[in-house]
Amino acid sequence: MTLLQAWEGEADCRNCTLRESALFSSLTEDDFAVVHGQVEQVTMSPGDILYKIADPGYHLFTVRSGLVKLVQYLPDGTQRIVRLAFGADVIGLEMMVGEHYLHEVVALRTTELCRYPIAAVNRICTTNAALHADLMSRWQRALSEAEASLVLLSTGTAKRRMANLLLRLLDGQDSSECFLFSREDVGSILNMTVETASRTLSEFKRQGVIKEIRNNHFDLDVPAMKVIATI
Amino acid sequence: MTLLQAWEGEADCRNCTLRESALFSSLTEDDFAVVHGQVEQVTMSPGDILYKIADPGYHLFTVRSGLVKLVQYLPDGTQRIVRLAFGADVIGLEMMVGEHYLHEVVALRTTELCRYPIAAVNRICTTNAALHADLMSRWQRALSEAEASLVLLSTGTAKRRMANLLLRLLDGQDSSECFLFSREDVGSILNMTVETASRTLSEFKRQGVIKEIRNNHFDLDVPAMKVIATI
DNA sequence: CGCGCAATTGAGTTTCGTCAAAATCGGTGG
DNA sequence: CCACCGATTTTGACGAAACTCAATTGCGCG
Repeated sequence: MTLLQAWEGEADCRNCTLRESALFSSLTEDDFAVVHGQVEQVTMSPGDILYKIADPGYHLFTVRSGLVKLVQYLPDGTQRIVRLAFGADVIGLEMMVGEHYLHEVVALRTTELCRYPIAAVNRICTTNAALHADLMSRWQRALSEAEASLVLLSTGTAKRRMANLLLRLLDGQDSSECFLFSREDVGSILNMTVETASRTLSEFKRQGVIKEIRNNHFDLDVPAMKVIATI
Repeated sequence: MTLLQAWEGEADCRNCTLRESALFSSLTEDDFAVVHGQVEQVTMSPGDILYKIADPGYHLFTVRSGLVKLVQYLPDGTQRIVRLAFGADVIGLEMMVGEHYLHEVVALRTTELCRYPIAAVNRICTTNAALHADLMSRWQRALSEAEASLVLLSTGTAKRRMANLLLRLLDGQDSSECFLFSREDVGSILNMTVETASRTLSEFKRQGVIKEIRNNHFDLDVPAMKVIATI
């Protein structure tokens, strides 16, 4: 299934709730006018594929709400989730400097995105230093994310990695609740089998450091979890 | 030891062997004249530290020869190598958009670098679109590297990860020789103990897929190694 | 030559993966 | 509303892989 929900047409950028943090937050009114008409909104359901590896494409995306996974494949076909994107994360940046997308992007929840044409971004980029700076920040953010994944989610025991994932998925700054996805995806992020993922969560429940409020929705004992994350 | 070998003074950029692939390869003569006087060469011995995490700094670096590791630390103090840099890799890019370095950078072999002032790069960046594009490519390259590390060096069994590391360290395109560093650093890249690293290499020797030519210098049976890397 | 550090090897334990079975969930249709 | 189905999740038993601790070997260097 590469088909998405229908494009929802022109976006209302001026009233965008992400206006401050989204790409283009630093544009002048003139520059903004150039892209504005070319921005479109996309809505994805869980499991929908935004694009695949090596797809040609002409768009950048900003995640408005929801959560997507960025997947790469090993030579033998097993998949590995290399990044999660949410908040105001930008995905598809590699198209600014290359010919193809480098990931497969799949929605893990209902997800809304904005779609920008690369050509327009590139055009503005040549004259607008602020956008340039903004793009560099986005790149650095993606890089920091990838490295954090490496350090937090790929180092240590299964329990430790799981604790770091749960902490990272906390809804807000001072929330203690988080929403988890399938065990298979958990395994693909943390480099473990679905059985180990399941067993680890069960043990957390038994220890009382997580409580399942409703399906796949957990309430964490954050301090305890932070301890586990550093053992 | 944060002390480096003495700065070796002004670089001879015009005759640089990396001229084509180094940062600034796309500069005009005028722009080039601006930075030229500000570029300096650095030489590091194995174990020397270029900079530490959270160090303030005003420089980007290009690796001219040798090999450095980029290290991050877990809350409990254990270290993890998040990237290796060599060839014409640029390090310290995060200083273009932030206040501090995000890694500790340590030489694994005798290493030569060029040092550019961030301020000069930023200045040229505002007028020179080619440099802009070049910088974005560097960022994307670093990101691809980080993700390749995740997929190749952090997925699968110890043997598989080791095989991928050895293949990645091959001297040249069609060389079968590679130079390895300490078992502790190997363990820090592949997320395994020094004992497992040592045992894995010993098994490779017994199987005949690697031969130790001289200390830590191996000749690989590349096809066999590629098979191991995909099992 | 001997010292110190890194690397290797061995033995025992823990963790994790594999395979298989049972339980749970979500959706569908009677 | 409930029974049934497939898919996902959980649990159990076993074996393989990797870690820990400890002892030994090998290497570089004074």
